[in-house]
Amino acid sequence: MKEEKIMTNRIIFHIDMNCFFVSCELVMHPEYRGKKVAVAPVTLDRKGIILTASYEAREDGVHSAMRVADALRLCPSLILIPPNMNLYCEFSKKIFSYFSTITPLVEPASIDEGFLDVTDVCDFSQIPELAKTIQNHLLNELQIPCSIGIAPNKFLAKMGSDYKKPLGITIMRKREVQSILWPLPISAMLGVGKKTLEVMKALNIQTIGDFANFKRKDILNQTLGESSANALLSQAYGNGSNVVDINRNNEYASISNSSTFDKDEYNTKNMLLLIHVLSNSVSHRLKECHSKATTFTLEIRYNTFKTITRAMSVSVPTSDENQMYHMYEELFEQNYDMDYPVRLLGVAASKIISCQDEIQQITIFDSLDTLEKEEAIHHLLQSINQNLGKDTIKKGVSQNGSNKKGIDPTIQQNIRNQKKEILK
DNA sequence: TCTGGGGTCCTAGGACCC
DNA sequence: TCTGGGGTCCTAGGACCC
Repeated sequence: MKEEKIMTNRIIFHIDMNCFFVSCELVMHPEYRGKKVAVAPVTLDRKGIILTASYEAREDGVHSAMRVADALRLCPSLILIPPNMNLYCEFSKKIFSYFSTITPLVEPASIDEGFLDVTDVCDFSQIPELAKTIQNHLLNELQIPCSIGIAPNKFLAKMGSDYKKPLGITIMRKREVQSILWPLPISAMLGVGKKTLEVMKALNIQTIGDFANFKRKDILNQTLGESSANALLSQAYGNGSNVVDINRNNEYASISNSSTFDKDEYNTKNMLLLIHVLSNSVSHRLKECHSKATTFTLEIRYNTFKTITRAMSVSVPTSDENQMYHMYEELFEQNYDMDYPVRLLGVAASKIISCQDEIQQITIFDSLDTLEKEEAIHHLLQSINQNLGKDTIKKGVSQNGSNKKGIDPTIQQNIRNQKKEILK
């Protein structure tokens, strides 16, 4: 389990925009205010699902992730607006830029929500006033409603912002966990999704309080896994990290694109065509953020919904579109089971490094002093001599991989590559 | 209700090395 | 030469979130 960082007595705000995409659209289309509106691709095929619905539409049972056709059945007067991600990104930037005027300690959690550590900018008694100020500012200046949860840690703050929507402000003190958190249905708890909910139901756990007081710890460990069970239990008692990570989301861990065919696809040419388009898009996005990657993953979802992922890694990071396409093509040809038509194809790039870092890595080997360079090469040669016929390069990598200077693993990889070059 | 697309994190298991 | 335990890295799959 990940070690939970705790600092002493922080005041954390979790600020969550209320039906964000719809709120942005209503700024552009005030004529839709008060109406049953949803943001969704305007299509009735199987790709059309509701991304966000206005509260008016929700009254009719329309909710996100629902198929458009089903939503229209429930709510025939539903106004559909096609998504405009550029617009939402613009609003998001304005919102986060406003947050940064409150405190430098801002952790973006997604396009429309973030954590603020306001410990150093407000007194305990000023908390409600600050929350109201933020809420009013976003509503009056940007016309974006939000809910705010205030707590000593991120988990409780998030539960707090969920507690009352829209335009809620909820303070979740640790001592109120039993009175506010425990009566909530277990499905409302962060980290409890569809599968976990099934387990909880089978154990007759209805509320967060039921879960917190569930006596058979052994059964929880068995069904949820020990570390998940421990993490969830700890949260049910109101614990959680209170460290607002300002570097979060600054860099992507992976970049991916996937697409579902309108109908089950049987033609491999069309599949490769889609892989080409997706691959080019990921390559383009990598280049846009001045990054390269070393691991490339292909995802194939068959019409049976059976999904496989197959990955390939290279030692030298790349964002080259031809190289990337050829890797995805190879993965496809090696792994595609022609007996089944395909529903979805996806490609991803991970182990991402920025080109800036790559330049740094190249210079790090150069920056080692002569003794260190000699030592590294000596170890490598030694291992080659000892292991003729074995995977010598890997052994050399492993020996020199541990790095007392604490260099980033990707940087280490680059140093290894350079050593290989030297030994050629 | 036959189930999108973009992400993150976790875990099991295998390969390899010491 | 054989054997074993522990550590690390990687891949594949799954759960979850918005």
